This record gives sequence, C-alpha cells and structure tokens, in this order.
Amino acid sequence: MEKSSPTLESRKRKTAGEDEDEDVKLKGKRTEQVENLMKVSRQEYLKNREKKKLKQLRDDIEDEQFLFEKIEKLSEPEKREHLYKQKIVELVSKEQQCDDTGEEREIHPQQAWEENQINNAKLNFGSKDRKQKDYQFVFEDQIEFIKSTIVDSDSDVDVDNEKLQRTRNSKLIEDRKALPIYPYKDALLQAVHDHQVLIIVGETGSGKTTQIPQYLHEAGFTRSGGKMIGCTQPRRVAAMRVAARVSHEMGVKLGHEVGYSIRFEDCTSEKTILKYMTDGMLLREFLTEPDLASYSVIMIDEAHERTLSTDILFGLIKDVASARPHLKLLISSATLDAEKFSDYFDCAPIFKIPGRRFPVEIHHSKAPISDYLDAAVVTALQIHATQPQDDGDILIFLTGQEEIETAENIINRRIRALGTKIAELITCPIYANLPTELQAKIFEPTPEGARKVVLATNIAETSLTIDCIKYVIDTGFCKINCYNPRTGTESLMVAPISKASANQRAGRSGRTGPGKCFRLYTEHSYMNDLEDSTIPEIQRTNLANVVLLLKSVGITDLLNFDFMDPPPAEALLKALELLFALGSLDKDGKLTKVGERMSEFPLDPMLSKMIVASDKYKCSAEIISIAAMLSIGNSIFYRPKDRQVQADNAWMNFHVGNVGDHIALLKVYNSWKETKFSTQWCYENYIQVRSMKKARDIRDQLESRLERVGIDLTSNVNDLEAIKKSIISGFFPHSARLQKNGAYRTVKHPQTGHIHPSSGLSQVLPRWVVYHELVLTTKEYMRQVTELKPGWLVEVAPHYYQLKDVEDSSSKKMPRGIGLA
DNA sequence: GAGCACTGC
Repeated sequence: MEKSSPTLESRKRKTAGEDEDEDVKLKGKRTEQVENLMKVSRQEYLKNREKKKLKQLRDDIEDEQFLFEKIEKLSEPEKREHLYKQKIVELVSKEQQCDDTGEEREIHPQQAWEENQINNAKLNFGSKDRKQKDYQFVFEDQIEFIKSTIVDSDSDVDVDNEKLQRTRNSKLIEDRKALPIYPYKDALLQAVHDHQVLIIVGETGSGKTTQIPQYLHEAGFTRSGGKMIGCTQPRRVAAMRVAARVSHEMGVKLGHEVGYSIRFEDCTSEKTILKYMTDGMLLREFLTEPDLASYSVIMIDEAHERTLSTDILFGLIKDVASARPHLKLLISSATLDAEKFSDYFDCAPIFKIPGRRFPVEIHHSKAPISDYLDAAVVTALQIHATQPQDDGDILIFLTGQEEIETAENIINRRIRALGTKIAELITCPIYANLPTELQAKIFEPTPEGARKVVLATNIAETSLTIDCIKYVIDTGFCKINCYNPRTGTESLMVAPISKASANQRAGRSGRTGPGKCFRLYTEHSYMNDLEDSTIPEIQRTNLANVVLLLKSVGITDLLNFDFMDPPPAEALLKALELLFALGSLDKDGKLTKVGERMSEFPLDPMLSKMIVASDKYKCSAEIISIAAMLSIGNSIFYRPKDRQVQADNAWMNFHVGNVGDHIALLKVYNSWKETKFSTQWCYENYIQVRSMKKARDIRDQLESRLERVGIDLTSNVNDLEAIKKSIISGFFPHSARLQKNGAYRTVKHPQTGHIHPSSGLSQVLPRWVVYHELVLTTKEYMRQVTELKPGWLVEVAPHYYQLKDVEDSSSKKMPRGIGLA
C-alpha cells in the first residue's frame, strides 16, 4: 500500500465529515438497551434478573388458558422461555413432516449433532412473534428470487423437487432463527452502523461466522458498488465448510453469491458478495489491492488464535480503516482477549453473544504429577473401568508421536492383561503426520459395548473435532516451535500450555453432552504457573517472509509498524539483513526489482531468490520442483518402526553418486512424475502420498507464478552445476565449512552445525556444503545438505563473500579420508 | 547414527 495515505489530520476531518450524516440519522435509534447488550452477556442477564420467575413459569406452563393471560405481563426472557417450548413442539412436527416427504437427509453424525444443538438453542429464540411472520414473508420472496437462479442453472429441477426445496428453505429459516445470535441481530446491525470497528465475543455455537455476514448482506452492506463482505478463517477446511453452509442457507450455488478462496482453489465468481477465505489469502490480496477497495466489510474470525497472518492483517487493516472510514471491521475473539483487541483498535466497543454448549466438570489433580504419561494412562483406564460403557469416549492430549505410540502400547498391554473382565477399549492415535488412512479410524463409530480412547496431539485442540467425546485428559503440555534469531536455529520444545489452551481442551468434552475434564496438574498450578494465553506466533518465528511481504505493500518503517504484540527487534533486524543480502532490499531499505519478483512467490525469501536466480542458469523447471519439495518440510518420508531398514534403503536409491539432498529431492519428484503420480510407487518407496500431492500442488502454483514475473520455464536436468548455483544464489548465507572435528562452521557468522544423520551426505562429509535449515535437537543439525565448490560462493554472491573468506587454509590439517568427496 | 507440535501463502 502506498504509505502516502492521508495525514492524521486530514483523515480525521474526512472521517468526521462523512460520518456526520449517518451519526445524526442513527443517534435517535441508539437505545440504552443496545448499550447494555454490548456490555452484559445474555447469560448473566438471565441469571441475575429472572431466575425465580422462570421457575414459577415452568410450573404454570401446563395451564394454557392461564398462560395466555399471563404472557402479556411477562418480561422478555419469560416470553422467550414460553416460546421456546412452543417452538420445540412445532419443530418436532415439522421434522416429522420433512421425513415423511422423504427429503434426502444425510445422517452424518456431525449434522445430527448440529441439529440437536440447534434445537437446544431454541431457548434464545423468537422474542418477537409478529416480526417472525414478516421475516418469513420477506424471506420467501427472496428465496423465490434466488431459487429462479437455481432453476436456471439446473434444468432438471421438477415440481416435486421445488416443493421439497421450499420445505427445506423454511426449515433453514427456522434453523437460522434458532441460533443464539438471532435475538441480537438488530442490536448488532445498529452497532455496526454506529462504529467502524467492533470486537465480537462470540462463544462457540453462537452462529456468528455463518450469520453475521448474512445479516450485513441483508442490511444492504453489499449493495453499494457491488462490494463484498470478506470473512477470514485460520484454516482452509473451515473456510470451505462455512462457505458451503452459508450458500446452502441462502439457497445459492457455492461459488456464485457465496464463495471461498483458499490456496490452490478460488471458488468465487464476479457475482460473489460473501467471501470466506483463509487469513493468509487476504494477506496476499493486499499485494494486488492495497486498500481492499472491493470490500465493504472485513470480518476476522477466530482472531484470538493469533496466527502469524492475523497479526499482520491487524496492522495493515487498521491503517486501511483509517483511510477508508466506510470500511467496517469486525474482529471476533474469545472472551479473555477481547479487551486487548479493543485497546488495540482504539477502544472499539465489545459486543458479546452467548453460545450454546454443555457444561464441563473440571477436575485437577490433588498433588503435582511427575510422570504425566503414566498418569494419563491410569486415568483413562480408571474412567473406562468405572464409568458406563455407552456413555462416551475418552480424549487424551499428549505432546507428540512418540508419546502417543508409547501410551498406545501401555494401554493395549494392560487391557489385554485384564482380559474379559473389562469391556473393549479401542486406542486411536491421531497426529498430523499420521497417514490419512490411519487418521480415518477416529471417525469410525465406536462398536456397541466398546469404548474409544483417542490419543491426540494439539491437532484435536482446534483443527479437528471428534464426536462423542465425554472425557478429556489434559496432560498440560504441548510442543511449540521456537526460532532463535541470533543463531538462526529452530527447535521444538515441550512447554506447558496456556490457560486459554487448557480451557479449549476442556471444551472438547462438552460437544455432544455434559463432559468431564481431568487435568493432570494442580489447580494451584493452573492459577499460578500457566500463562493466560500462548505466546503469539509472530514473537517466535522467522520473520523473513513477513518482512518481505510488508515491504512489498509499502511499509517502510518496520520497527515502528503497529504490531499488536511486536516481535523481538532482533528478529526483524535479522530478517532485514537477510533480505538485504539477497538483494531484495536496497541500502535505503526499499524493495528492489529482484525483491518485487521474489514477493510473487508464496515461499521463504531464500527459496524465492533461488527461483528468481534459476532464470539465469536456465533450470527453473528443476528449481521449482526442489523449492516445492523443500517447502513441505520433513514429512516426505514414511519410516515405520518395523521397516526402518527398508525405508532407509529406499531413500538411499535417490542418493546414488552423492548428489546431495536437494538433487535427491528433485529425483524423488521426477521419479514420481514419471509414474504418472502413482500412489503405489509412493508406498513402494516409503514416501507419504499426501506430502507428494502437496508438493505437486505447490509446484503447479510456482509454475504459474513464473509466467507472472517473466521467467521462462527451462529445463536442464543434467546440469547439476547450474542447479546447485541456483540453490546457492538463495542459500549462500547458509554455507558451511568442515572443521577438524567433523563438525561444520558457517562461513560468515560463527555458528556450528552437524550434517543430520538422515542426510545422504552424513557419511560423506564434503569440505563445503550449503544447507536448507538448521534445527536444534540433541545437537545443531543441518537438514537438507548439498556439496558446493567455494569458488561458486564468490561467483554467485560477490557482495557477500570475498576470496579470503573461502580460502582453504586448513586443508592440510584435515584428517585423511575426510573432505575429499 | 537420529527424532518428526500445528497451521498458512
């Protein structure tokens, strides 16, 4: 974005002038009630004022005659309670009708649960009986209109289907009105009119993600100039699923009026007015549209998760908002962080919407526990032995694959020892790197008379939800990735979770019914030892990518950029230094031509630079394959415990001639391509199919970006020197020289490292290498290593290396047989 | 001769 946005003074004037009209119009409408709703949660409201009266009402409700007289005198919550009962009866009869007409109904457990939830949520429904009819009418109209577009595009629809459609639509309207958010619709719209930025605290199950964009659309926020309402999600599946749900509710085809946009898949069209997308995708849109002119509203959902992308979005969007007073911002967060968000957005008001969830009983351990793995197993077996079988499954949170496998073994062994004295207990491991076929196991329904125990990493905290979990066992730990800007190393560390995380984990037990959570740490420890929330990603990650992106949207002064939680200055400086070395920034910190080309690629800057440089060496086809393989990380090879030797041998096939890991990855990709992307081939070579498919998608994307930056796709598969020089053009800061003791030392900064044992060169120990990344585990290990000739460093990066840096003064002191590869 | 939390572009 051009940083030459209006000065603060002129912005203020502009804002005041343009908002004045609206202000005058709406001031009258603003009621005390609206203000109250924004401060007090509905649950508190109910609890404090009307508890007693409600109880009495329940006793009286049998007598209809009496009730109708009484209902006129009732307060709002009482009316709701009454209508709730009425609506349940209506809904049940409607459901039966639906079934009678033979409507196609998926019996997916998720949907069944949703419907159940919706029914439960009827408590909050329909405070305004008369208006309901109005709404239905208005809606029928709208649906007729939209339905015609369905008929247009789908000529097979016959009269019967149309009738069916109508039943379904009216049920959808009912469902929508049943969501806890519905009674707040008017107040919410009012608040959006009154304020530019609104923090929304929407508890789980409130319906905020699906309903708010629709409300705004109905209220006319999409009418002006065909502008869109954008809603970001931290995960791809969420964006897709919500978009599908909303398009269904609105009776339009997915990808038309309602669409989603995620990497590799843009399911939107010119008609699209409600757009769901991943937060990273919106961030990328800043590159082509710095003022987000095509949006009238941006909603950042799940902001409390504080992903890297949301944090950057905050800074950028705050700036856009001050330049565009008519752009509305909605930030949805969890209760704990709401005030922090409000402070950041200049005291934006907080709007609370209650959710619907089941109560969860929380148990803490009495005394501190030293062996949480053992304690988790014991607790699980205890639950299994003492609680009724058909009552619900168990979910245990552990830190990683190894722990999961050990726990699985112990549980199985102990259950076997107990024999028939106890009901069957099925162990289901789940972690991101588990092959897809095995992951599916957790979604299979539990057989009659048995119980499931799911052993999961953090993946079960937010990314996937498992039905029928009644018991959660929380060990209180997880693995987090930490980047050390000083050494440039990354490491995975086992760390205590935050309070927010602990509550999230506990909530996983209350999805289908009341649940219980057993925490393997004391309450004292929860109160005093755990942080309130996890350290945001932006403070513990390599920022090279972020800095390049910010530079290319025109942010010049990064150290003073308005971060909600600023990253360590050292990490920013390190990133700037790297970008300068790569030639993407000039002396004044401005983006160069090379930098502009690099920012087109959704990769780490070193990988992007490698691609840009491959133009010169005429091997872009090979380099994008390597970049794709490198960027999917270390989950390419599958190494089951019982076949480690075979797996290692398969891997070594790609290393013939000690070509180095980069070229080996290229060979893997090309061999797979030759088999026409065969799944069987992957199994035979102990390679993860999922990873390879991802690599193919990334490669395809990179290929299309080549065109955009004007690089020809040229292939030169046999010229290894050209390929290696391209790699070095991006990774020259990661070059290292062999020491006497068999370790390596980086050429510029004194950093030692060792070739990782999984590398094809770990036995070869070439004198000079370039590595992809440095990880700290038991030692500092260089992962993905390729041999280089020192002369190339001076040739490729003369601004960085002089001859004296690469003079091989120590060659004579080398032990015999080392460093001669 | 080792160790792979989770996302996203």
